[in-house]
Amino acid sequence: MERDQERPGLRPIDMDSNEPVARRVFRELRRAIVSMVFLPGQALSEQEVATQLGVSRQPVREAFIKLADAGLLLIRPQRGSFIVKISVRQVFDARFVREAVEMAVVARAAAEATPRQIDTFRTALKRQADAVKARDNVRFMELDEAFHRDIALSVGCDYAWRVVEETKIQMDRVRYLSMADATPLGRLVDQHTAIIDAIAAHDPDGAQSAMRTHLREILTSLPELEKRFPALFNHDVGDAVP
Amino acid sequence: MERDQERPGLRPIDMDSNEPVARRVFRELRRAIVSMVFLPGQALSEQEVATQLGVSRQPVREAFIKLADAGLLLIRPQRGSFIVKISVRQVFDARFVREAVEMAVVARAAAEATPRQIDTFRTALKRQADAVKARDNVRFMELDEAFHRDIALSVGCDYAWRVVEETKIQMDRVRYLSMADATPLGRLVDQHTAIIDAIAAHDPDGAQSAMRTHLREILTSLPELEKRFPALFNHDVGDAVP
DNA sequence: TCATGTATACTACCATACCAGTATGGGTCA
DNA sequence: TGACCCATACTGGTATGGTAGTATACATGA
Repeated sequence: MERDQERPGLRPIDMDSNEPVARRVFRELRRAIVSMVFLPGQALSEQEVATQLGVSRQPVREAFIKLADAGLLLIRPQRGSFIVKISVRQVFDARFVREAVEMAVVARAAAEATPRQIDTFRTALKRQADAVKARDNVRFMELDEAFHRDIALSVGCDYAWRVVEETKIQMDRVRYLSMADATPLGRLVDQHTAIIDAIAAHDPDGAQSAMRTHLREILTSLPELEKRFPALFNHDVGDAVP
Repeated sequence: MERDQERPGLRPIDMDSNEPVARRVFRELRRAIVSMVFLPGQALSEQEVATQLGVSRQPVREAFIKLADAGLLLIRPQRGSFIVKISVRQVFDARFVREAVEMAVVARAAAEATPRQIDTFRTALKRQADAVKARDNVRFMELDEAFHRDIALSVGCDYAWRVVEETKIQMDRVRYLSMADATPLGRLVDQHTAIIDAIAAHDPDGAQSAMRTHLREILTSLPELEKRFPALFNHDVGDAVP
């Protein structure tokens, strides 16, 4: 029964742009949801968001629909829209798909990567290690994302990466929560290194198993997070985005 | 410079339903596009579709946006919306992702499937063989879709199947084109049988390679189709949905 | 004949208005 | 006191109006 907290949390929309307003609203809302500005379970009103951002309801509505497709928002007609709680089941499902796709990608990378591309990957690993040393978690998350993306793009798997991007949204809030902790980032860099080593050795099987190990890392922190932040999680037995 | 052909091709929207109009419009348009009622390259206007279906422009617009996300429609602001041509590149990319996901699914199925589920699959195989005997291609396509879906759902891979569904849209128009031909449907049933045999033998590797072989079948007919229907294909060197 | 400027008829995007359905809170009555 | 009813204030879904930008046909001129 809490009152409005006077905590808009939404950055104003850049008006000097010819990019469609709806897309900018979508990006801003997604950012706010993934970074926990809007908490799971919280209601979000088209009208309210429109007023806060200084736009009409129309583009906000389009953004809402896209967020619902992405599984971040539950639109209940004539009732309201709500930030969906984190579902362990959905995180598992997303991770399953991501693992399948990225394993196929690294197998291709191991088969096709050029020495020049491998050099680029090794440079990226160095940057990641630097970020870890500097304890710059936000920077590391950006580099991590770029690392996976660049592997995919290097072998022309643009569409596969797009699928991964859509899929990993379900995992991003978990990553955000675990970022605050002193996650063992060094281990992640080691895992990345193992992946690149296998790619450099043109060893598809090795690259696949290294990637699998890496992507299962998220499972380790999930139970603890669920215990620490029970209000953010959906504990239903069976669910999905209806 | 062709005139309106007086070929609406759109079935009227069922008005006695409380399902959102926008969703029904989306489904109808997707059906029309995938079944080549609207040809690749053809322009589609919000206003025109709204008039034909007897609804307002608003739900049509929402359907357009979803079609654009699905990669079936290209919205060019202030210019118009166009059915995207079939892109060999996109078909390849979609097939790559689909193969990755479905291989992971069958591996799980081979590990977890119960005798009862395997019986169900064998029954499905019989029905497929019957459809082939009856030369009922449409029926076979439905059974084929259900076959892949049921394998995924049987091991709880609901989300993975959703991803496959979104991905395979790019391949559906190709399937529609090849359906008209006397495609060797019997071979597809054989491949399905091989998949189930491996699942029944609890042989993940065998199931994976059987699934891979099966999903690469589409590649065989693609070059010929591109030659026969050049106008339906996009021959650009590099592209994607912008 | 051909290049160029311009009027016009589109387009999708955004804003606004209206509608049907739902949650809620307060008042009424048993 | 408690169960019920209804007014009210929301919600999202749909319809419609207005605007900026683009393509095209056509007139104009060299």
